[in-house]
Amino acid sequence: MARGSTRPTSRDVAQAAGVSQAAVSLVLGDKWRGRVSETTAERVRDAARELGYRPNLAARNLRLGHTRTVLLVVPALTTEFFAGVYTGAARIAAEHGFGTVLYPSPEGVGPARDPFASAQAALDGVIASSMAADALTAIRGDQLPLVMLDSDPSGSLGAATVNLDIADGVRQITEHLLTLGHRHFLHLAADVPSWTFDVRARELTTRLEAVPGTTLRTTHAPISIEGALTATRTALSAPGPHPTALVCDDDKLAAGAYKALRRLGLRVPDDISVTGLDDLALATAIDPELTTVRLDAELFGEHGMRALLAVLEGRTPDAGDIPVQLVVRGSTAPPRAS
Amino acid sequence: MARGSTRPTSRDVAQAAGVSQAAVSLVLGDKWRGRVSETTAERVRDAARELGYRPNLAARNLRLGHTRTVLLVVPALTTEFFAGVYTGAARIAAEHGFGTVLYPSPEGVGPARDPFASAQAALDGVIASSMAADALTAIRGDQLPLVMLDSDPSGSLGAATVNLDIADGVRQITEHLLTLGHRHFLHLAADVPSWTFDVRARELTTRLEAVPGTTLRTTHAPISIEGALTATRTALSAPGPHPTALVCDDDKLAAGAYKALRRLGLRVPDDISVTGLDDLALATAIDPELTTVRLDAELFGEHGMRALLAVLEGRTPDAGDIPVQLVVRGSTAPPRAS
DNA sequence: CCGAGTGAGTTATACGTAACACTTCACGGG
DNA sequence: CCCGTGAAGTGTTACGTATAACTCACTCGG
Repeated sequence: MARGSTRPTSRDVAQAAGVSQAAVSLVLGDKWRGRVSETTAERVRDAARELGYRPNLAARNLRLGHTRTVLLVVPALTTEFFAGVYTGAARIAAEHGFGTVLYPSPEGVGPARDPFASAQAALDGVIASSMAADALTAIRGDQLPLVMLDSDPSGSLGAATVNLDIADGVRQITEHLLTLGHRHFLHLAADVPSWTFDVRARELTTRLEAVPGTTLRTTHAPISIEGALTATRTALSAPGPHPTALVCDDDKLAAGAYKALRRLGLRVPDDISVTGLDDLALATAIDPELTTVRLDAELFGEHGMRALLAVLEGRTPDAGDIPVQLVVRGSTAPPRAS
Repeated sequence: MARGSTRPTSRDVAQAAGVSQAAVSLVLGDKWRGRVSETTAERVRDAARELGYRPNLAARNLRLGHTRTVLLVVPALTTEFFAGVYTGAARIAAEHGFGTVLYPSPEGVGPARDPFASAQAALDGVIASSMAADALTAIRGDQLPLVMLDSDPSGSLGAATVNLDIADGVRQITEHLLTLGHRHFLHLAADVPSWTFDVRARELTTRLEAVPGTTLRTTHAPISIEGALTATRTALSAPGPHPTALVCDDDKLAAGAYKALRRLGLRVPDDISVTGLDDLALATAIDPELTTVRLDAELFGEHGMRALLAVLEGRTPDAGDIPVQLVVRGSTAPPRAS
């Protein structure tokens, strides 16, 4: 917990295992073929695990004179295209034991700064999305300062959290639809275990329970246009009161729902209203333009970084969720008189 | 040029300036207030510039025990949302003298690997998109192995290039439209100076010049839905033979064009055929689905990395452009009999 | 019985930097 | 005349790792 106790070094491991530092280096570097006995190697590995030893990358890189790390410079991160480029490059790099680091020319920071300043080494702290929770086990291995994005404040192991006020966004959507006169809802939920999606479901449910005469059906789909398409189609053909409002967990799901509705011969918003969440470029590309909740991603990033800086300086990060805003467009309208 | 001559160290600078290594460290670290004379400091800076000295980050990090670098873990890079998060975070970090490095849990690489393995340090090489050319001046400062993506093979200063066969893609589009019977074309071009866009214009022009009776008009727009909208509207209201085919430089422009056409009361593909380029998710989200050329971004990334690995190992990278493929969807049809 | 060979380690060093502690010199006040 | 002081540096060390070179048994074939 205390950042004061410095990380264990290979010498600490050596002492714990009763061998020399060189032996530790040999064992952990897999260079001990005929140099160290199996039993000693095992003892070293145990000690390393025990102490939670992680080699100091700066020292290793200095010693070796290279880093097996590669930089990918891309114009910006806003395109799915370069996201794919990165994925492919990272895969091959990983297969060759190389790491990959991204340097997106930041759009708002002016001309590209020196990329190498960004690519220093190791880490002083971490900002992590709750959707990348699988990577967190490794992160907790070191005791790095950590900030979680959109994560359960009570379940983040003491890490600071920075959250968008998703609950309020869902509240705004629900209110908007209720005001328009809708009573029968279908919730197209993301098939991803994450606190940020749990919040949506919880908020929608509790709000509708307070209004007599409403119904709520829920269907789950992977976050993709195809996933949303099939899930929506199935859900709408189920028996029961026909939904007049389709609340989607995000814009991408809404885009998929559009396609499903089109194939079913339903018109948006005449036959059914649709809402999204995110306000991606996609939201205004589809027809009719999507009523959704605008999440200010950049602001989110800024708050996350500010929180991390606070942690690094020993201060307590500012609390308080980041406000979001309903954007009403053409995909919502009063239900037709039934 | 030769990678063999190792990079200059602070000691080399010291020798060139006739001072001790410590003095160099003081001067370059801006810690020489009353410790070194102005004239000596100047001499040191000159020597450093002369030799092209860049401090070894690994050594510095090892010495200082920290890196002023922060990691952002995101679920994937495929969302515009997290692109924004990164941008905001990077801006604030930069303002505080921190670098930022991205570790996207790679979708195709299985569960998140140890993020710290990816965040090593410094660089052995660089892969750069031609659209990020402004960052390249800094890159050329060091003599790092460099691979350029989608860049003019003859103008890349000897760096290896890996290109998608965009020319062939445009050829396929043009052929497709000509076969359908189109003769009057409008080219919605990206307002971005880059070789990859020049190729599109050149290919389209030369192909159409070979077919008597065709016309080609060109209009430029920034790559955004709004930009495409206004540009398309203006271009279509110009006098002359009315275009029956709208060739867009990428899918995003095509999405913008859709909106413009809708407002002008033109139906796709009945009144006008539209083509894109990229095959983003967007292409199948809009209605009708877009005829476009599929660029395999991951494959592109893989080739880029392979090329870089080849350079690093002293081999010559494989030549040859990466094939692309026309995907015919609902946005293209024969022109109506005029 | 002796030297070569091998298994199992250890010792020592270097990577490039930052910073602490030290030296040298000139000057000026008492 | 001498000591204190400040400017202008320099010598040295440590950061944590990987590895070349070395040591010290112990075995075994001739």
